[in-house]
Amino acid sequence: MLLNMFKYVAGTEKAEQTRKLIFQSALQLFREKGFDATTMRDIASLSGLALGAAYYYFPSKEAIVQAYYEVVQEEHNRRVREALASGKMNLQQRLQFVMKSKLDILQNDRKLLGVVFRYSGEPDHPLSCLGAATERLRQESIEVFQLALGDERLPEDLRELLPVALWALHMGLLILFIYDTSAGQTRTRKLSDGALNLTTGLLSLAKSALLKPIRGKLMNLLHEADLLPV
Amino acid sequence: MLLNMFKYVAGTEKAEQTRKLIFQSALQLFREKGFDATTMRDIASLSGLALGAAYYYFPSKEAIVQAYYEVVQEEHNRRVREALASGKMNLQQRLQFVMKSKLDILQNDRKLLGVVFRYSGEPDHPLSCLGAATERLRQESIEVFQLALGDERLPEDLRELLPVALWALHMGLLILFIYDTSAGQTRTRKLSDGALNLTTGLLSLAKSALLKPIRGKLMNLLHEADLLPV
DNA sequence: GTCTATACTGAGATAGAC
DNA sequence: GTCTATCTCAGTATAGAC
Repeated sequence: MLLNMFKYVAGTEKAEQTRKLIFQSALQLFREKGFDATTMRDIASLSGLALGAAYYYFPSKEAIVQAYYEVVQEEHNRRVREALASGKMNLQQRLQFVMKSKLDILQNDRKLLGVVFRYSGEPDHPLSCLGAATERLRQESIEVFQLALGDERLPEDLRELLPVALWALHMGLLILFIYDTSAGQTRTRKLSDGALNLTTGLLSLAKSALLKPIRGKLMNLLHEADLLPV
Repeated sequence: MLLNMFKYVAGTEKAEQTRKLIFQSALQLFREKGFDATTMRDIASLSGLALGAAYYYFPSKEAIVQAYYEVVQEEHNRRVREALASGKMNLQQRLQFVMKSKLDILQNDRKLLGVVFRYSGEPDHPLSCLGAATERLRQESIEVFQLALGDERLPEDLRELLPVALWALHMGLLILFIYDTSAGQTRTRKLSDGALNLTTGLLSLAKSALLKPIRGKLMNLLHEADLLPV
């Protein structure tokens, strides 16, 4: 598990262990006391290390959350690939699985997830979830949806549009997930399933010739706004 | 101009003046140096006051940005009402005006706008733009879209859906607006116009009986997710 | 390259005097 | 309502041990 974010590059085996230790201590404290109430000194202390050690591995407290999200992303990728391997699901089931598994992974860390959005309005911030610095992570996230589309027979434009659109839907659902106070966040889970049911339903409609011109308009619009990969 | 956010309630005339002074100093510094680079000490100093005075009127630095957004909201409301008064615009033009005027107002303060999104992932934070504490402001924002719909002949469900949907679109456009590096943010402006053109175009389609069941499904979904006003 | 120990700065925020 | 003093904590700096 290589977490070479920012300046840090994994060195010796021992360093890797220390980094993991700090990471785990931080997670434990975040879960117990919340992100803001946890200080870097707490984290270092619980790890049995000096403050400098924590900053040696992570440039900021937020960077630890980012590293956490990196691990989440990896786990999500793994679960989706494993589930797709059986080849027994139809499109709707595959998409629902992608969304559900993501929510499952994040279920107990919804408060931590909030920190991921903290710099979403600041383009130049290294931790902006929409910024240049997190491009790779974002691409990986979009790729998972592409994977779930598989070799489904789709018009070229929809094949281009869907992964990004699904990723955007997924970001929106994550926000709702954070705010969702229903038990087990069933409200968000139902919405996710329903939205994807509707999506695949609309897909057959969208493929009809009747809607081709509207699709064209939409694609033009999004391309001009630079919202789709070139 | 009454800005009685949080604990603060306008008292004497003099207090009102002091509050305005602090607010203006803060805005000036935010624009010159950016939000993070500006300290509360800077703001107090420029106002010729002690640090404590600044905190007497604003519980936090972010609260000043929130007050700014309150002013923006008021101005937006004013401009839209004024423009609608003539009664010469069709639906598409009215919606485009609402969006355009909002972007106009915020044009030179895009960096400040980013701060508004900072706590969007933290439900309990008083400054979360989606949280309970900002409910009133959010309702006012949605109302402006309702206003622009006017007495347009629309099915009941769409009349319920559209204001919230348009507000959500507007939030998304604001994020893009922040990230938009094109001159005068024409990219976002074109997207806004295009999206609303498409919306009004789709509206006639959506009204057809063919799509009634899908609309019903969507409304059910959103109601169950508690995303529409009861 | 990995880490300790310690001290220091800067800034958000608060308490209590006036 | 305003000021002064103080607190806390993120983050930096440095010097050195191994």
